[in-house]
Amino acid sequence: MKLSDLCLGSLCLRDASGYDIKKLFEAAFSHFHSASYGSIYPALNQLAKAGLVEVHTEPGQGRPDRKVYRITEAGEAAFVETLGRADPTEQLKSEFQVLLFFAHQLSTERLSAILDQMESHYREKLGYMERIINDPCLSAGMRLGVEIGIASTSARLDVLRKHRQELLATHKEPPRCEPGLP
Amino acid sequence: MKLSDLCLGSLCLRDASGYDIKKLFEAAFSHFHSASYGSIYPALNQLAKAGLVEVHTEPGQGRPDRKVYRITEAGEAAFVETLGRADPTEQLKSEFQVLLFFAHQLSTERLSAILDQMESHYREKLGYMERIINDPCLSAGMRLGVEIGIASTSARLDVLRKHRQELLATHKEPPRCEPGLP
DNA sequence: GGACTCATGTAAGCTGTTACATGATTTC
DNA sequence: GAAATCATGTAACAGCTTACATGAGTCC
Repeated sequence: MKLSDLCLGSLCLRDASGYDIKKLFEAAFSHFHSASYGSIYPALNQLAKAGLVEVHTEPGQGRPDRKVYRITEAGEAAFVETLGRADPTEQLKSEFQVLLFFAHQLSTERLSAILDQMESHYREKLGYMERIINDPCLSAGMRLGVEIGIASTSARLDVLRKHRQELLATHKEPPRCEPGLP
Repeated sequence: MKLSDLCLGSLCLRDASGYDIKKLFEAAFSHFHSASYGSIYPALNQLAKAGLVEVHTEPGQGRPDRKVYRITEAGEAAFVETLGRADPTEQLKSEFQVLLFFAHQLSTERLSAILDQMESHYREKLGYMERIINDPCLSAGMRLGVEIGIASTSARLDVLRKHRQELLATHKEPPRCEPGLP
């Protein structure tokens, strides 16, 4: 599923401008997806060209004009079809895990700083998700999504806290042979 | 951190061919990174050109020849520097979460199938990680990485199992208003 | 006989990011 | 007066995947 599909999905919820959609990404999708203006605006233009959304320009009083997008029937049908075809994949790209994997090549101070940073990062994410999960507007599916995010992040935080001292104590012991080959 | 850095990291562990590195990715990095031959081979050539690795060709008896790469001192230094600069980021791209978010636009059968698929997918991942965590070769950092993977996956699986019936029962209730905007 | 493993590579293309360009208005 | 918010867009580039090309050996 590409970004234009997610934009289309956003427009199933309500009419919005590119700017609004960016906000929605940050507010509602941030724990499983991200997007920049540089891909949102071209995606919207492309959707309009394909007739999946309509545009009308709202003159901004004082502010810049807004181009507000509304999904068409064809657009809704296309999105439902996309949902029907997509298969539920998850891919993580974790620089943190890379650093852990090669931790024996790091200084103790650096490792300690990394662990600190991740702990506070997880805590922040957790705080955010715990705030939004009480939003009465969420559908059951959305709520489950956030719940999964909370459970997963909270579990990681626990492991980090539990093993932090131990890791720093035994630090600098390199792997004994070739790991990860069962 | 890009793929060539991870290749360099792999070669810190031992000499290897592109093919070997792909195997290592699948065996040891699979829970936090992925890579295809189409990026590994060019990365290795590029590292060789930069003098960060050396190559020698082992004639394969019967099999194709192997180009075995060994990291140089410059390569090791470069990798340590990369580790020093990288900041511990994590980004998830979850199609599953997208499907959950728009679950109210899915048929009940489809939703049920998706949940099944994810449950068995998580179970499989979990099984794999539980097998490799007992490998005595793992360094403390590597082990912590796998432990985080296990805790996180196991937490997600629990939430899925706990809320499956409930979600299917209340299915098709759309969000009441605009979600995710605190 | 078919499928899988071993083994390397290229070229085209997809998808996205970063940085730039612009500029008024509101908040501190 | 500085910084943030509102608002849209483009162009260059980065980074990776997919599909193709090749071919012998081994396992069932």
